[in-house]
Amino acid sequence: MAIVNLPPNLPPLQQSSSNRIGDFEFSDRGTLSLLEKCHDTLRLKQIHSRLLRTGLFFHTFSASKLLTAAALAPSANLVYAERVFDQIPHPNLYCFNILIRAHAAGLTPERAFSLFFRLLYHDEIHSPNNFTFPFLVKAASELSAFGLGKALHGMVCKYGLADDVFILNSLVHFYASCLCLDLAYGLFLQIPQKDVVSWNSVIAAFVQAEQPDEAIDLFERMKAEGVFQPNEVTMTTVLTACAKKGDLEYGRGVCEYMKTVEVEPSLVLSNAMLDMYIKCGSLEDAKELFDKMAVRDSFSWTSMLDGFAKAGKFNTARQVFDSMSNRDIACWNALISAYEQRGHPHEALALFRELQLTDVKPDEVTLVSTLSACTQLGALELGRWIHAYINKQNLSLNFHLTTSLIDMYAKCGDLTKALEVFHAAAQKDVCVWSAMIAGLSMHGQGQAAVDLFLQMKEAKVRPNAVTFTNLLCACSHSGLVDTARNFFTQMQPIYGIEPQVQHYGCMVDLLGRAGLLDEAMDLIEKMPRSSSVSVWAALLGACRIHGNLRLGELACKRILEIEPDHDGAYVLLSNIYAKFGRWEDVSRLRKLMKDAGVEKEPGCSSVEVDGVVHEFLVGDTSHPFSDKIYSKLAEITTRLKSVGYEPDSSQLIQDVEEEVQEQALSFHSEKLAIAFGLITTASPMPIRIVKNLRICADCHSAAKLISFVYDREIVLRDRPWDGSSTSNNRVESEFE
DNA sequence: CTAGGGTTAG
Repeated sequence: MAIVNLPPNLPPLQQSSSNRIGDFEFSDRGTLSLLEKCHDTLRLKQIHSRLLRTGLFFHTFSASKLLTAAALAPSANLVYAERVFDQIPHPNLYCFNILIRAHAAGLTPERAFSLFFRLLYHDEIHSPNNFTFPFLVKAASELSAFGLGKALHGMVCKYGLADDVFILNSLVHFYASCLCLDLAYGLFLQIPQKDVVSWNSVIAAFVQAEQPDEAIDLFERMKAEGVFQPNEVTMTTVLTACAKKGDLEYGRGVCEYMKTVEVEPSLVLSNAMLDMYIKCGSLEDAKELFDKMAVRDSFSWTSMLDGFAKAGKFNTARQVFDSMSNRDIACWNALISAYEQRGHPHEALALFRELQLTDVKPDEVTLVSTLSACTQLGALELGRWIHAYINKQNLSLNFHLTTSLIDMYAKCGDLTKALEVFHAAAQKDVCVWSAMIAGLSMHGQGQAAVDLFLQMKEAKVRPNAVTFTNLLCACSHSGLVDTARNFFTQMQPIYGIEPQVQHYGCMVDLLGRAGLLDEAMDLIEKMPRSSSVSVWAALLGACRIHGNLRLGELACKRILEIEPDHDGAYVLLSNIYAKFGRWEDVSRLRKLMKDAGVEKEPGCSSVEVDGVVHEFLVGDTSHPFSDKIYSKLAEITTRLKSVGYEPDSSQLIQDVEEEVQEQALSFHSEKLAIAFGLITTASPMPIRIVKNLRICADCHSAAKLISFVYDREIVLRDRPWDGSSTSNNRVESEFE
């Protein structure tokens, strides 16, 4: 029998095994057994050619062996597997199933269906069997193709396979992956002979649907019925539920329970335990477990890294990160997102730049986090760059990315671009709509925001609590009092959303701005749960605008009862006193503040020039251009005065000489940033400022005048009334 | 000779 001719430059087939090509016995059986050990396409092709020469390929059984090896090898080349399949003279159902399975698990699940249609119209086979359906259903899950899965379910019934527990379990998983929890649960109840996988599937369905309580209830029911012993997968799923719930006590109980039922903690299970401990806030438990683990993989390391980073222990997190040998995108994301979410956007961007020097590719999670960091900094240039990068890499704009882009453009002051992204989005979920409503709102286009909400209704997208926060906020900024009252009263009865603190806050803000302070106060008293700082802060803000001392004092008192070191409350009340010229109260408040050890958070404004973010504090002289900035400021003051500008001293929190007052006001951080912007950029480039605190009324009016006098567009973003941070879910800040 | 359920980052 002839020896297979290996090209001379190829390495030997299996260096370490006894089946080396040299001493291999080329019986038919040997060739087939060789297939099982063969994982790369080149080797398979050699065996393929041998099978053709010996004629063995024309026995469907042997050919199907080759097909299996080609289709199911890790990192399988499905193009080759398809070619093998096409050459098989009489492929049987097994061959179809194998290739359908491979496609379902691969990168192109839709091909599983092309193959399925070939099967249905095949001359000899026609009918799928009990093996075919789980693969197809898996492919439908991967594609989140509800219609396809539903049709498969129908076919399952027609083929009389509706009591096959394997198929039904896969359908439970499918309905859950399409977020049809009711269908998934209903089907589970109908499974005649449930097994442990049925339970695991339905528990996982509730976990995926963010209903961990129900998942845990089901687990308890499973235990109580006592028919099936929970296995490793059950425990992994239940631990995920504990993690989502943040219930450390129950999670610990689950870990104890695992010992009693002798479920051995595998690597996956240990990782789930680690994740549970981290998510429930016990770094100690996590560390203890991590140290005990005999085997750790990138999941384990990333969980620990995530734990340290989320706890704000960035040095330790960075040490873990640096000590990891194989950094996949997940661990980069863990660190970047922690930086971004815990108020270190500069560090997040620095790490993103570091990532770009490696050959690890950013994914959509990376870009969402990075965009959010840009948003926080007002770094529009970098944000634009990331948008271009997404297009260049042909990354699909999913809901998360679309939302982040809209949020970034809107908050960085480019409403036109935000609208462009919004309208270009083929699919829009509730987050995308809500972000756009917030975007219009923060640019003062309240009526447009309301109109968009109505369009959203027409598009049959269900609003959530965030949508309403943004909508009410929009009404507030545009003074649409009646509209807001209507939406607010409709929330529960029509949309089934119980108004929460932030909705009351919006309403108080809205009524307060409109001067309806008593109605605002009524609303606060009618709140079902005890009022919060944010609601009183909204009222206090309104009291400052309308100079209501009595309610202002009350609001300040309430705020300090809940949060004694709330610097904003002191400052706002002090502004009201200053408005009335009651400087003795201003200094009394100042002393009170000092005695209570409360410090005013320093105001900080930033402006992006040529992709670099420059930051300024009040009276800051640290910038290299400092001299130029201050002479520009002097010039600005002169020019403003010539058009009738008068500094507004009620914005100060201490009584000082008039001249010093003016100076103190003119050195506010936002003015420094504007001056710097005027020096370093030219018309028609807009100047975009981001301020960490609420902008003061003096800077607000000054900025408007500067914009007019210097004929420059100035976009100024400041902090919203409730101090909420900027994030995708809470896009509620505003421009003024 | 084939099958279903599980762990990280938003």
